[in-house]
Amino acid sequence: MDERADAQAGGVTIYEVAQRAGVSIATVSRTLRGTGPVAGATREKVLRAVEELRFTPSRAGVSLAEGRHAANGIVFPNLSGPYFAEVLIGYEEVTSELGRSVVILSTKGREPTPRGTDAIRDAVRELAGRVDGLVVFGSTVPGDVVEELVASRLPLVLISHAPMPGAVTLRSENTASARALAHHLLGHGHAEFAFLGAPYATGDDVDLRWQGVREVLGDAVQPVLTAEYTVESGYQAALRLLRGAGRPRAVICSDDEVALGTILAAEELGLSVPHDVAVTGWDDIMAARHARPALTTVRQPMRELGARAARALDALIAGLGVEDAHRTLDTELIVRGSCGPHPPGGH
Amino acid sequence: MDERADAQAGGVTIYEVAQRAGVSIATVSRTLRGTGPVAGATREKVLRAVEELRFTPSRAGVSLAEGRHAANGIVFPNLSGPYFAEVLIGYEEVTSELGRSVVILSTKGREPTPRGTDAIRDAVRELAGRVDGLVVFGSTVPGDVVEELVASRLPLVLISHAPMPGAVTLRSENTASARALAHHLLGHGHAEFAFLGAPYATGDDVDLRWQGVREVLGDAVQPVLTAEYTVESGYQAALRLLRGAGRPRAVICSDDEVALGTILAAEELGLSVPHDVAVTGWDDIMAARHARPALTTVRQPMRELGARAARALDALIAGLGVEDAHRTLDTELIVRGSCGPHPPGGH
DNA sequence: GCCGTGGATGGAAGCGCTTACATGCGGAGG
DNA sequence: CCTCCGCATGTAAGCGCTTCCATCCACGGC
Repeated sequence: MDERADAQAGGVTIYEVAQRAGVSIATVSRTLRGTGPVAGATREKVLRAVEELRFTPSRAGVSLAEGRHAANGIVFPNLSGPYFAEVLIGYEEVTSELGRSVVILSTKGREPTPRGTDAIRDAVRELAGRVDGLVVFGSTVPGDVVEELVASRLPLVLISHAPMPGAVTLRSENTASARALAHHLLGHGHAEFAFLGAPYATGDDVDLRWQGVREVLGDAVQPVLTAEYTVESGYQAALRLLRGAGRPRAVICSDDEVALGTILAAEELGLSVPHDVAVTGWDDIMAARHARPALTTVRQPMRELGARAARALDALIAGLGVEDAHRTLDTELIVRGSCGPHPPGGH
Repeated sequence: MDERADAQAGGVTIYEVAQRAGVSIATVSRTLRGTGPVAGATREKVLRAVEELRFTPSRAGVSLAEGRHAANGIVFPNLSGPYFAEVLIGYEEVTSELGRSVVILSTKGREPTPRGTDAIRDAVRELAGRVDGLVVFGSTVPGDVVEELVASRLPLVLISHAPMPGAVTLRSENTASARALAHHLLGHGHAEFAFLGAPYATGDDVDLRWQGVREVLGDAVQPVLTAEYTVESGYQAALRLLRGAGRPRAVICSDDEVALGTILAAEELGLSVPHDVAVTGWDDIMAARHARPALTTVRQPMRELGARAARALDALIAGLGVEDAHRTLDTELIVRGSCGPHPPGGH
């Protein structure tokens, strides 16, 4: 309040500071960045001027001169469910710890590339232009756009994407976990299964889960599509499925939200979970624990995924080699009530 | 693949395009931005060169020349629960629709300003330096930092913050909703109440809810603090509360996550919800609907909050006046099972 | 007492782009 | 046929900063 609030948005420049301190802009820059020697008295004068003028270096100026942005981007399909939010938490935390800003881009709502100038490509290009590196979730972005990014040599980390030269990839384990889950369900004595949320894209997480389930259960499991990975579309699909003739004994859902929708549908139809139908999810989101019955699911380390992506990206940007360019993180089977009764003392 | 992938990250400049097209950089710029006249043939040449070179204007260069960033920021405490994530969804959607990037900053983990150069202040300044406007959640940022932002004339929208000259503020209604909720609980015949998640800061959302509840229930309600607004700390606090002597008949929680924790605690203690103790939440997050019993809560329009903030900020940046500088959005009481039995046919 | 040396500082050239402003040109009007 | 006008284009001056390089100065060693 004692200072004149004349600090126009982006107003005061290094020249004004220099003039006020009676030095050259070079000296101001050196003082502020700690590059090069500056005499004690000079330093004082400069810092005082900076303080009085409330000087903050123009980000655009710095970026242009330095040739870098000190910002990293991340592209995800949406933030509706907890999944991407959790990954984002881990990513933001580490990235800002490393002194870089985080620019986000959700591809939700943009046209899924029919050919030609599409919105996603433009948005990703725009984003790529203002960051030093990018994290992109699996199938949020058309393949040719990913290739364009790789070709541009932009440091790139892909989450839940098949290994790819020119980029680091990172994902949670899927297939083995799916097999473990399937075996667990077999242990309950269930026989007919449905896999709800059948895969869209080959090689994405859900596809791999389906592969694993399929390996173990063979023809005893039928794939059933949901429109999206949301409670609502899980509910809709489950309603159809459970009302049908060959009602499965257990529904293995692609993710927790679809599973929650399934439980809702079962309830609506007067079916008891897990007595009439067992239900399992994937991810172990918060609601999984609070659902009744609590959801049996596969926990994947969402925050760690984000954190590791951030670190890998930083290494890439720094020009360091990344130890393991295509890493897979372990998951954990979380057995709760929704998959069937367990002996009270049992594990 | 047919093109040379020599596009170094941030490599090709407008000069190279100009040279290749045989024109000046001014013409290239005019062609790409659509400012000023360009002859058809020239336009063709330029566009072809742009295409062949995969030219994308350097963001830093553009920003510096234009004097703007084409990016907006948002500051929130964390992204753990669904609340801030939902607001962010609304914000991101509208902002990117308006052709601007979104830069995020979570204050989680940064020291809460003991005096002196603190991490939050620095992070916010850094953010402020790379955007054209900022949205800040209520009490994520120390008061003097907010004042600094206002003084800097940076377009600023505050969410869940008391009205303030120099900034637009936006929030959901709290007090009246709290009164309505309290009345509803009284209608169930409950008598002793606890308000779990007692306010930290005067004037923030939770404080206003507490005020409303207090107005109606008077001394029949006791405030009980939780460490954070999370399931875990709600659980811990509820455990203590419900195990104590003067166990309340109804627990009004500051938000849904605390309420979910409370339900967990009740279950752990062998108490039936709502028979032994009624529980209510706030926000209507996804898990509220899936909890058993389903949570009675106050729904607030989280996405709309974000969307409106984005639009207001855009108006501010454009220099337009904002119609209503201090707006309050309506909420809705969502009655489910956790507050007590309702007549089957009742509303 | 002179030169060498290194610390402190200023000058100035970019970084990549936008945009007045100047220039050049061809056609319409007289 | 000459002038005037307006479209198409180029020239160059920034935008705010970093940093290489040159300059200057004081001091210690000979």
